[in-house]
Amino acid sequence: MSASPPTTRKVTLSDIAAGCGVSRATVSLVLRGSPLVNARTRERVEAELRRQNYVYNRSAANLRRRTSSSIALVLNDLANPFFAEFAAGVDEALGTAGYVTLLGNSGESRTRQQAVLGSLVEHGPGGIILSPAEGSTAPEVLAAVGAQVPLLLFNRELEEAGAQDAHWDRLLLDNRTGARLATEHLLAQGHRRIAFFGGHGDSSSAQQRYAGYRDALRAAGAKEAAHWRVETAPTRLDAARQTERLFARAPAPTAAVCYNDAVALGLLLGLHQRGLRPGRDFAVTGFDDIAESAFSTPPLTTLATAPRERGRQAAELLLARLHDPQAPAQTVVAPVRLVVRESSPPPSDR
Amino acid sequence: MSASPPTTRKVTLSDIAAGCGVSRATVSLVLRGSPLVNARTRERVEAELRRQNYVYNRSAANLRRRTSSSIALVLNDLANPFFAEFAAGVDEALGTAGYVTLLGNSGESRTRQQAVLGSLVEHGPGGIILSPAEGSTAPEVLAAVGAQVPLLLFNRELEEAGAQDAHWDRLLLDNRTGARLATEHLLAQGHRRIAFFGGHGDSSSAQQRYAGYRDALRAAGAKEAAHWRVETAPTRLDAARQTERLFARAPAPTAAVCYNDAVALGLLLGLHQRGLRPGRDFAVTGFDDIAESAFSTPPLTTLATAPRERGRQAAELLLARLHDPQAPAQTVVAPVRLVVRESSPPPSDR
DNA sequence: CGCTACATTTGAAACGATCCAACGCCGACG
DNA sequence: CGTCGGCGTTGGATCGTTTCAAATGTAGCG
Repeated sequence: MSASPPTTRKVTLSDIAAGCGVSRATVSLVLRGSPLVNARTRERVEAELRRQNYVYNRSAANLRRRTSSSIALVLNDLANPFFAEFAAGVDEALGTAGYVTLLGNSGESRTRQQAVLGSLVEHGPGGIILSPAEGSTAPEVLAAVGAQVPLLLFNRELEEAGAQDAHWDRLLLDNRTGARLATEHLLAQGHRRIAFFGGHGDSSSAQQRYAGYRDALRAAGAKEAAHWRVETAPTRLDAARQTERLFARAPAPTAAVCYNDAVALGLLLGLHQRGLRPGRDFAVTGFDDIAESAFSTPPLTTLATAPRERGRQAAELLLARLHDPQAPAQTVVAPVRLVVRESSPPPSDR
Repeated sequence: MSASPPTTRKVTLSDIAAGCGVSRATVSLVLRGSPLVNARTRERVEAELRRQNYVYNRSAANLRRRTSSSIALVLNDLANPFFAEFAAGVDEALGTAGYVTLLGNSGESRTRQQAVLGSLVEHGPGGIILSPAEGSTAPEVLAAVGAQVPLLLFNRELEEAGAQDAHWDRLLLDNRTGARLATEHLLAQGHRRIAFFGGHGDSSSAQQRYAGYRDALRAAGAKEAAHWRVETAPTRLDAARQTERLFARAPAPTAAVCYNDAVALGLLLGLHQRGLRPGRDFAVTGFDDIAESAFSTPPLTTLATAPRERGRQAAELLLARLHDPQAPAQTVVAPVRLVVRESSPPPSDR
């Protein structure tokens, strides 16, 4: 038998063709399952494919066909379990549709995001799913991706969008309704002095959640106090640190709607440190329902966003757009579901 | 001015060349920063590139140059924060080296892993970083990736490896030493009845950690009891459920080395439910140092594995391999670091 | 037997970039 | 005046696949 040459070249269509005495065209037809080829020929070719251990070169095919079989996924924080779940959902749905995921992580850095987008676009993805870094503007994103490749925005809006927002689709969470539900739940429990805790005022999701909170308060005729709106970084650590600001002035709140679960978990910690017992002396709600929230002490009342399902949905929206590039841009607002656990009891001082 | 045609074609090298009256070859030279081209020509070409909003087609270039600018990353559980961090580290290092990450998630399913590997390989990645699904065998993985493309195994070994293990590099965690350190820490705290809790006996990492635990016990002359080795699924929920088995027979342990943090957190929960106060009546250690462990009640003594750093390291090992394909296969065992927190006090019954 | 119809197969031109050998030009040198 | 060397530039082949018009072969039919 012939020894394989020192540098094992990749085996191509031509090798197969030569190996069983047909033309490249025929082999190509076999590969693509065309009904044109004779059954016997097909078998010979398929045997040869196996024998030579052929692997299809999809890039070459994509080049010729002017198609793409990849989708870029660019996230603002892959290390965050919420986005990790989302990515898993995206990859799952793309995989079953025969696409491959090009991953990029901006880590909330706009400049890194630009670099990542630029580099991914050079690989010619069929579309892009982007959860933008905080503060990203429409012009900069459009400059990086161009107007040609379909873009699906997840989770956040772009700033300075102007009239350009017709150029992309959006999948957003129903932040406003979610925060309203949480607030209504606390109101129903009997709370009247309810704070809104955490998040940055200039992030669109924080604004929306804050708006939902105010909707509920206003509808119930409840008041707000200025020191009941405390901004923090959306991290556990900063939330724990800022806890005291809720109690800086009287009257102190008896409950808090938190920007997200990380902040809520931090608040639990901060309350503990002040000698308060969250779930008994003080009610707390979160947002996201990260895995941890079911196991915290006390387990956290929060809003489930089903990130994996969102990921699948995002992928499907984008694939639908690839299928019909001319359809008008759409915005889908995904519902969120209130999950009541033990962190949101009625007020204790009644 | 000329209206753009209805279907806006992608702009190519030839468009640029035609647009400023040079040949494609010259434009290519400009793109690749060759010193051969005249400064004035270069400027004209660069202006035209900007004017037409050219974007480089890296796949075409890769086809011609027989190179690759992507690396496949296939994980057994992307939704797990440990692997999400790892992925972020990989992507970061690959990105700065000019590579793009092709993501795949097997979700611990071997068949899905085979499908994912197959599909990714068709895109011609320069190499593969694989954290295999549990139970993956060397033959099946080799069949999917072929022997041509460099493979780096992370976190787990392949089964039925035989002599083939010379074909890939490995980056592993020092499981054995880590578990030994945890056990030694508990011994130093004065514990003598120490359990090993959680994990599946047939997973290589569980075996290694169990071995480290036994190393420490034996060195200290401490005994093991059969019911102190409790197997669980590596999840919080199952760990909580199985807690009682630790106390099924006397003598009960006063401390437990857990397979990982998820299991340890579940054990904390299970202990609570039995009326025990972990961190006071019972000592617990974990493994991984996931974000949550610093904030649990009590904060968890555990082994930090620095997943993001591991991700960067994996990427760099693979890139080094690309650079020198002939170098002998290497195995790197990454150290882990004991982080002592409040979950591992001395025994209370002394 | 000549002709059409049909079933297969194929040659060659793409896709968008790279690369190499060759070319034109110009001043210098013998 | 002829030719040599360098500098910039370029034509055309090439990477591995697809595609389409055209070629080939085979059979049926009048």
